[in-house]
Amino acid sequence: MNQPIIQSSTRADEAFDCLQTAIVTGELAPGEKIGELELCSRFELTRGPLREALGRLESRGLLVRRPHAGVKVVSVSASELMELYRIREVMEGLAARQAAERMTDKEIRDLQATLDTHEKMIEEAKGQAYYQAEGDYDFHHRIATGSRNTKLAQMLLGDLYYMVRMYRYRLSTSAGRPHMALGEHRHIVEALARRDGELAEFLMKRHINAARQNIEEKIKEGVLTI
Amino acid sequence: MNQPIIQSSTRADEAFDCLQTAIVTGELAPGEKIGELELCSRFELTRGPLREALGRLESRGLLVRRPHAGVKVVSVSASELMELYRIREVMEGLAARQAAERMTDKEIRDLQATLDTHEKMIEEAKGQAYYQAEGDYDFHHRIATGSRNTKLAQMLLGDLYYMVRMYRYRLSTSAGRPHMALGEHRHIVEALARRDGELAEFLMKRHINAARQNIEEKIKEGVLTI
DNA sequence: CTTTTTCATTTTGTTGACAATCGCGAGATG
DNA sequence: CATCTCGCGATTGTCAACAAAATGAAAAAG
Repeated sequence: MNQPIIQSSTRADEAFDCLQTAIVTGELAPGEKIGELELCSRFELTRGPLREALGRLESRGLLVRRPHAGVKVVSVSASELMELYRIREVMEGLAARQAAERMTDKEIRDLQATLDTHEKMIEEAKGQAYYQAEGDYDFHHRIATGSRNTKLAQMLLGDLYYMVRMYRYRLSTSAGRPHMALGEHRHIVEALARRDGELAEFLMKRHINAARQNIEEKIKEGVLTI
Repeated sequence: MNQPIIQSSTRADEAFDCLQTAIVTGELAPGEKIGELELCSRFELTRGPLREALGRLESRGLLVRRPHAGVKVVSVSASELMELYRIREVMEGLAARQAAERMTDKEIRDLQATLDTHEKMIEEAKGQAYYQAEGDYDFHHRIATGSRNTKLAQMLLGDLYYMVRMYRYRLSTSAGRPHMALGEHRHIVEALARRDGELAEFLMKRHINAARQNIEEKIKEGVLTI
């Protein structure tokens, strides 16, 4: 019946996952031109499945490919990163509104429990930006799936988050404002618990907007360089 | 300049385009199981490029693929189609807001001229729902690109519109309310010309919401069956 | 000395054959 | 007679060789 899901059943899926994480973690730098044969030797696979994976990655916007000229990792400028946050703002706002209407009580309780865990992680491991970023990712992930909007979740989880995470790893500062973000998260969950979709949408949009402004400031200060 | 070259430079791109239009036009019905060899003979290409195209289509959500079991065209339920419109509402609202800030004066004038053309087409060819639908598509297309938000335009044009158009073809009724939609379009362009982003966003959201309710009603009446 | 053109190497795109896996039907058994 | 199992056929996944195109360097011309 249920087999260990860890093993991707096809080599192309395997390649896709490897490439995706390699891009997100920065193992493959943005703008870097990558040859197919090099990737083959690095990930121990042949060009057939690799090309299939490259096609998927390109379709998701993580790679750009010019015919006969090879593929290179997409390089997102600072302004484009800001545009990404604008998209997140409206899409996650919608997700929050629909999540308020559709998440089960148990899911909301679990989400609250998750926030407690996050709080402890922030207190205990100050500066451990990585885990804090993962906690933030987990929060938004749950709301996206909680919206019960298949396509919305697919677009958020499949496209936008990977791009944002890509820069999270690189900038390492992550949100940079753990306690503030946690408070905003709690506020949003409260709205969810009250089934107040409008408020949840408003708070989520403000939350993401704040994160965007935070990054924008740091970029202007020169603390972050993209 | 960039001339929209019809001939895709690579066979995989060709296959991708063919498959995509075949799915959108209903030549390949939703839920239909399709064999690779069958597709190869139908579109005159070999399995390598085909598989690459299938991967891209799957990544875009137009196909679902189970390992070793073949691919089938995605079938979207009525409720999922409604969810698609919810996403369009927020994303195109954002697009309209940014377009109001960023479109050139010439682009806006061209858009107004396009609406004049649409008006004539509606008057002359009553019932020619197809062209009217294409006009509507053109309108939204221009605003999406006019937002100057690369990723936003990519998501709208690459993902959502193809899914919506897929059902436009199938339902054939298109928006079903040509004159009303045209008036709303004019209203939106006015907001763009005044550089009133907030108003443009509001009007666009209301416009798409109206289209959604229109379809929803017809589905409830049993006029449309999905 | 700069620019252009040509050519060779490298890399991508494509092809057809090979291997693994699944679905389905026939047969056997309770 | 129903159900379970086994095996065959068909389809998908994978591989390695072939062909085409582009990048880069070297040479020739202005």
